[in-house]
Formats: sequence, C-alpha cells, structure tokens
Amino acid sequence: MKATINDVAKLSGVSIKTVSRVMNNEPSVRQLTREKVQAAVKELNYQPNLAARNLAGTKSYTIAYVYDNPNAYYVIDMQVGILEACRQQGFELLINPCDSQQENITEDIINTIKQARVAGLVLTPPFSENPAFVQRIIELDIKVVRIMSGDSAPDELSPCVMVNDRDAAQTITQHLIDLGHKKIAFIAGEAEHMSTIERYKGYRRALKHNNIEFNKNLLIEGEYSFDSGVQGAKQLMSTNNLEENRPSAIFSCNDEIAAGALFASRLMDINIPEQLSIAGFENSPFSRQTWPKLTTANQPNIEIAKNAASILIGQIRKKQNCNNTSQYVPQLVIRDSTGKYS
Amino acid sequence: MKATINDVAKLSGVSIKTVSRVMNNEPSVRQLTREKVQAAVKELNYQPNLAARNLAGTKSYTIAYVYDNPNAYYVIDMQVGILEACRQQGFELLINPCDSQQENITEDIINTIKQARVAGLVLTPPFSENPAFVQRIIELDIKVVRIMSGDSAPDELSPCVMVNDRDAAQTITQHLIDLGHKKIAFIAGEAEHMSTIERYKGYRRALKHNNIEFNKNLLIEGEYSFDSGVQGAKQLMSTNNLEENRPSAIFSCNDEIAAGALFASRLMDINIPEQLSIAGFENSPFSRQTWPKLTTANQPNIEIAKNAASILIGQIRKKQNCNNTSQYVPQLVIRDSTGKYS
DNA sequence: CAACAAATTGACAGCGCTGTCAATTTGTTG
DNA sequence: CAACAAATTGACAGCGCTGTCAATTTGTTG
Repeated sequence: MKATINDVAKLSGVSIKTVSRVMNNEPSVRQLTREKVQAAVKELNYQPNLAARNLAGTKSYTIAYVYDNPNAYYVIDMQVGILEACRQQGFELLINPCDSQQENITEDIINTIKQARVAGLVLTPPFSENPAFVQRIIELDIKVVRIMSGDSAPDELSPCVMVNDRDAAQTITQHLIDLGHKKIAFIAGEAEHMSTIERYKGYRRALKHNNIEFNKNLLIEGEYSFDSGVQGAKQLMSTNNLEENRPSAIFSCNDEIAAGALFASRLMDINIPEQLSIAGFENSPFSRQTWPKLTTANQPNIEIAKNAASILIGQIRKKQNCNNTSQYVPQLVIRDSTGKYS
Repeated sequence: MKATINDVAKLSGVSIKTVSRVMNNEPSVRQLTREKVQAAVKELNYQPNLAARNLAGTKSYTIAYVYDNPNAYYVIDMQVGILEACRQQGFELLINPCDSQQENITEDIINTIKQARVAGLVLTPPFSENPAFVQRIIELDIKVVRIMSGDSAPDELSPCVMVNDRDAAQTITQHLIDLGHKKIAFIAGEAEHMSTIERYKGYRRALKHNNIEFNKNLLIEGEYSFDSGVQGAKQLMSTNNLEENRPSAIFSCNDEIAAGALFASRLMDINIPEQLSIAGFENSPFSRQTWPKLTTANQPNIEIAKNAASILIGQIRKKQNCNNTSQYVPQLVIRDSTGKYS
C-alpha cells in the first residue's frame, strides 16, 4: 500500500540506487533520468522511509531543537518553524527541553544527540550564546545553527541567524523620544544575555543620536521577569526618588518586564500612558492583553526558525557553505502604553 | 563506540534474539537469562537503535501528539509530559500541530501518521472530543488516548484521561459564594467545548447546592478569548444593565476571558476585587501577571500528559487493557482577584 | 527413566534504504 | 572512428533490529 523505493524504481525503469540519488538531490544524475524518477515519485506519492534512511546511511536525517526557555510562545513558534523546514526536506525533529543550569548538561545533551544520531542542532539563547558549548558540539561533527541577538555572527563556528535587537531597540527608544520624552528609563534583563546587551546598546544609541545625556540613575539592572518589572518601576517612580531621576517613559527589555512595570504603576496610581509611557519588547501574545496594550517590537519567530532549520539542513546536505548568515530586524508595534510627553 | 545488540549478546552469552526479547519485556525468557542480559545492557549502556526497531518490526515505536490549540503553555506542558514518558519507554514522539478547521484535516492527519508509521496518538481537545475522528483513527488500528473534560469516559473507544472540570468549577463557584456573592455571572467559552459544558455544570451545581437561583441574564455565551472577556464584562457591568442583572462576581471560563474581564473593569473604573470579584480557570502563567492576580484553578498538565502517554504506550505494548481511565481534579488557587462581597 | 508437552532459545531472513565500487554509457579528442 | 576520460548507472552488501519457525532445553507424567 505504501510505495517503497522498489516501486519507484520499477515504474521509472531505473535501479533503486538511482532513485535514492534523485531523492537526495545528488548531482550526478542525468536530467532526463531525474525527471522520469520524479514523475514516478509523484505518481506513487512516494516518500522515503525515515527509519531505513537513518539506519542505512552514515548521514542522519534527524535534527534536534535543544532549548531552555521559560517563554512557551517563543518555544512553540521556534518549533513550528523548524517543523515546517523538516517536513519540506524530509527530516525528523527531536525536541529536547532541558535545564541549562544543570550540572553536566553539556554531556547530557551530547549523550542524547549521539544516542539519536542527530545530525544537527538548532540553538537559541542561552545555548546559542555559549561558545564553549557550541565548540564542543561542532567538534563531534554535528552541525549547528545559532539564533541569536546581534547584527553579525560573533565568530565563524557556525552559521547564525541574527536578530538585530539593537536596531529595533533604537527604533523603540526613538519612538519614545519622538513622543517628547527625554527622561527615558531602561529596565534591563539579565546582563549576561546578548539580547539585554543589544537592546541596551540600541537604547543608548538612540539617546546619543538625539543628544540626550544618559543618566545612569535611569538604568535598572533587572532580569527577564514580571517581578523585576514591578521592582524596577517601583524604584524608578518612588516619590523617594529624586524628581530628576523619575522617568516619563520606561523602555522595558521585554514584555514581561513591561507587564510588571504596568502592574506597579497601577499600584502607585500612575496612569499609563498619561503620566508614564511604557514600552516592551518581543510582542508576546499577552502584550495585547495587558491594560493598556503594550507598545513593543515584533520578531517573526516562525520565519526565523524555519530559516535557521533550512540553513542547518543545507549544511548537513553540504549544499551550502558555512557563512550563511541572515538577519532579521524586529519591527515596532505601537499600541496604547506609550503616549505624548506631558 | 555505541553498543549494539550484538555486543550485548556476546557479553551475556546469548543470541541477539534473546537480547531483543529482554529489551521488549517479552514474557518467555527465564529469569536467570533476563538478569544476565540486563547486566550486560547496563555495563555497555546499551540502548536500542530506534531506526532499526522501526524498520525491522511490524510494531512501531513512534507516537504522535496531534494538536490544535492556541495556548502555548498548555501545548508545551503536554509535550514535556509526553516526552518524559517516551524517553522512559524508548519511544519517539512526532509533533503535529495542525488546524482542526481545515478541510480534509482528518485525511491529512491520517496520511501523516501512516507515513511516519505512528503507533498511537495522544489527543487533546478539540480532537479528543470528536468521536468520529477518534473512531476513524482506531479503525486504522492506531491506538489512541484522549485527554478530555469530564468525570468519566464518554465511551469505550479508547482509554481516557479525564480532567474533572465540573468539580473544579463547583469549587471555584463555592469559593465565590463563601465570600458572600450571590449574583455570580458566568462567561462561557465556546459552547461546543466539553470544558465549557463541564465548567458550566459545576457552576450550576454550586448555585443549586447553595439554593441560589440561576439568573439567565448572568450567563454570557462567549468564547475562549481575551476580547470575549472584555465584551462579556462590559455587557454585564454596563449601567444600562438592570441593577439586578449586574453581578458582584464573575466566573470566567478560563484565564484569558478573566483577563479580558479585568481589562474591561479597568475601563469602567470598577475596582477589583472591591467592587467585583473575577475568577479564571487554567492557572496559565499570565494569571499571575494580571492586576490583580487571578484566582483560578490549576491542572497538573505535565503529569496528565505523562500519564496519558504512559497509558498509550502500555496499550501499544499490549500490557494494559482498554478501560484504563484516570481522573484529575484541578485545584483552586486563590489570589487577589476575588474578595468579600460588600 | 521413557515419553511427551511446555517453556525457552536461536538461526536466519528481511525491513527499506545508503555506501562502495565496479560496469556501462556518453562525450571528446586526434 | 578508435581511444580515452568523464559522467552516469547499477549490483550487492549491510545498517541493527524483529518476526518466523525450528531446535533445544526443561519440566511432568506414569
């Protein structure tokens, strides 16, 4: 009932090896032969058996998504994008949620990917930002593609899909400046995250471009959490805080922090955006569900993931070389949490 | 480097077939032999090659999670639980996000699972609530386990993991009644969802137990969305609405609706919980990030999913029979969005 | 202890592919 | 068109398991 490579071979009058060649896009097949085989493949709706492929070949047709991220929407989007690429290219996806803080996590992951004969890894932060980890994986001849924050790849270890948080953060800050704000606070995420650093750089660059002096009292070193947003906003807006250090706008490093800042503002009876503008970053689904709805920056995560997985699969198939790096710039989404300075 | 079944056979002095028997927990192996093999397996850290298993056997060692759910946190939890069970039992997981409304979706799914030789399916709503779909899958001799709302399986088609939303909804409503509320509104999700029906039944049962007459003007037929919560609360709390039809508490069918109701209350300058209590359902992560934080009901989704997958794998291994149904009751989580009637 | 049934074990084929290497075909040169 | 190189194709083994069925071992009976 399900067509095998034998059926295709018979129908197209070639050997199974040639069918195999066509299925794997190998170069040394005549165009005419290729077309005959492809016609048979279409007619029989043939799809190669992944188990057999994995067993027979030295190559593997499995890639893995190794992640440690509390943001379910991000993870799902990544997954959906990676799955799309896998389906198109006849690859399998192994999902590996894990705890990057766990002892021996590197060896654990290596064990898992060896076990499953994984050919490549899609990495997102924090794994993608750990060069030692990436190095270790690549030494095992496992391909890697990294999704990370920045405008260009930090090294030549692997192809990267860069998300230009810096430019996006600059745009957001500029949006606040355009609204008339001058005292703009920044609540940072974990300092060791590239995204924090990049977003901060964008913030600083926007200030500089507009000749606004940076006030270090407006910088809160927080973390990517709701609570951190609450604490940060409380500290900034407290009446104990000097008037000059109380901002008229807060750029939060992500939407969760922004939601926290919103929450704190409620507690302090500060009206948003009349008395204070708050911007987030990420365009997570709940950024539409806060009150007021958050101004933020949107990243096309599914597309980013799909692109990353395609690059990875290309690597594995050796059709593409290593310096295949692409860049995405998150786009400003203006909603109700930011308004004119008054 | 990686141990194969041959290595284990040699080390333990038996044939590979016997090792295979031990690995698959087949009965007709002497205890002594079994132990010898298990010792060798442990020493060599042997794990069967999934590709070879899938290729050689008529059985498959792959299960799939077919879902269509906009709630990423739910999906991720399901996935993590299912993955845990798979890892423990040496199964592979195929993830299949899809659109249940799409034409020919049933055939599409069947195609995919045939293609991947999937042995069983974990189904969550809406798929688990579609008997025709379940029937169709089972006819293909593919095992199914359904996760669904209710206190007992609706039929004998497959084992079910039941989530007793009815009891949980009754508990939430009772909580509101205990706070002194009598005019308790109910904003429903999609009427065709079992969860809506069950939660509604729990609500009604609590009213009845407390001799509170049901007022149909307090019932809003909504859907599981933030906007529906906004609309529902506006309609209920509007000053155009008769005083007697304005509730002092709203039980929202899920947290998203509750978040919407919270949002609408802000717009109408209604203080929560002083002037209005609002309860949600699901304990989604953002229920801790609303203002005020939502009172809700928590379901142990990871555990539910793991249990479901274990039952499914048991089915496939034929170790368990079909009537293996278990039940979970979501627990009340009291936070700040509900308060004493005043 | 013979005779048999039941329990346990193993030999061998084969799942559907890919890798290797040899055979064949095609194209190019003088 | 011979002679050769390059491109294209195919034969066959083998990946690591499981299924089938036969062989062997164990246990039971009179």
